[in-house]
Amino acid sequence: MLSRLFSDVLPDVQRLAAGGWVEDSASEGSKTKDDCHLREDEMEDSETRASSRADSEMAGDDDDDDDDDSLDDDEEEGGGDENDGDKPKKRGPKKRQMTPARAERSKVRRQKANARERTRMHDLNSALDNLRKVVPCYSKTQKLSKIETLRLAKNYIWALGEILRNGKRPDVVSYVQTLCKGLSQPTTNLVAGCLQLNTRNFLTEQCTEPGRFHVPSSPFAAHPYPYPCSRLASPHYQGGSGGVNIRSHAYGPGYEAVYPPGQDSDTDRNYHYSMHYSGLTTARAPAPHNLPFGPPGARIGGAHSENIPPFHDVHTHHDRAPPYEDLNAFFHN
DNA sequence: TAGGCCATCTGGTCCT
DNA sequence: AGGACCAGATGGCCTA
Repeated sequence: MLSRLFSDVLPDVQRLAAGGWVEDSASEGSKTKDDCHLREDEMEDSETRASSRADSEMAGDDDDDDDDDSLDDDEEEGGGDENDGDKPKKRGPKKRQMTPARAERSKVRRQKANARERTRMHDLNSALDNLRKVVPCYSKTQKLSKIETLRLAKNYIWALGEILRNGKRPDVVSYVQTLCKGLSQPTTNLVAGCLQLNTRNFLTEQCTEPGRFHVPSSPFAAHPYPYPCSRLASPHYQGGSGGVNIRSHAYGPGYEAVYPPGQDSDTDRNYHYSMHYSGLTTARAPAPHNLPFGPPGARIGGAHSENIPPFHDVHTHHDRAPPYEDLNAFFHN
């Protein structure tokens, strides 16, 4: 299922990458543990390990019947009949004895297949890296896991689709909650933290315009997905220009809600988040059930937890990807 | 130390 | 036949 989903996403990602506006993953990928996991020198080790494993398996391997070699046939006939003994004869093609020549060919074939598989997975991971860059909240040092990247991408696509369908701006809470559907706590915190800071910046930049911003006071109306998003609960609310409190809109634990057909809960809300921001925080595992921002009296959008590393390397893609300028313009209108 | 995440190997299946 | 794709197995690394 997951791989199917990714297969669907992959062509789009590659198209995006081909468009030239997505940074070359190789330049950054080589800096990470994961992406440099198998360097050239390690490739040899890998192949050696593969070969040794293949050798050990082939020592008892008699299932390789697709390697037809007329030179080996004579030996195989003789060798195959010797120890039939008590065993019932099997139907189908005779199993062939693994001669050194066939073992070598089999080994080479396996190594080639392994190399192809490695390349394929590297391509897949490269595409996934590109996908990480176009979903909200991107960090060079704290990559989203594969599954979280796919989930976030799905939510993001859904959220953008909703924007297009409705032609109106959802509020930041709706947006964040939509993005975070089904995400893990750390990822939820990361995404929510990113957008919270966006909110902070946006509010800071625009606060000279009275009445422009509206922090929803009513509970967040509904979820488009039939599964809970209680992770956004936060014990602190900071209304007005101080920031957006997620809890005031959050469901209780385990709450589930679904849009009634044709009903949109967000049509009258305004956006409160910005697509631009200069600094962000992230934490791989912040305190459970608490977002890494916004305690009462705290600096708006600031993350003061000691557990939260600096955000210098965390970005939403919006401040990097030219195609999103139009989207930004839409948000800021 | 358990659990999550990941890279890799491997054999099976499908397609060209 | 060979390549692509897939899923299971395995082991390493990291973090709580």
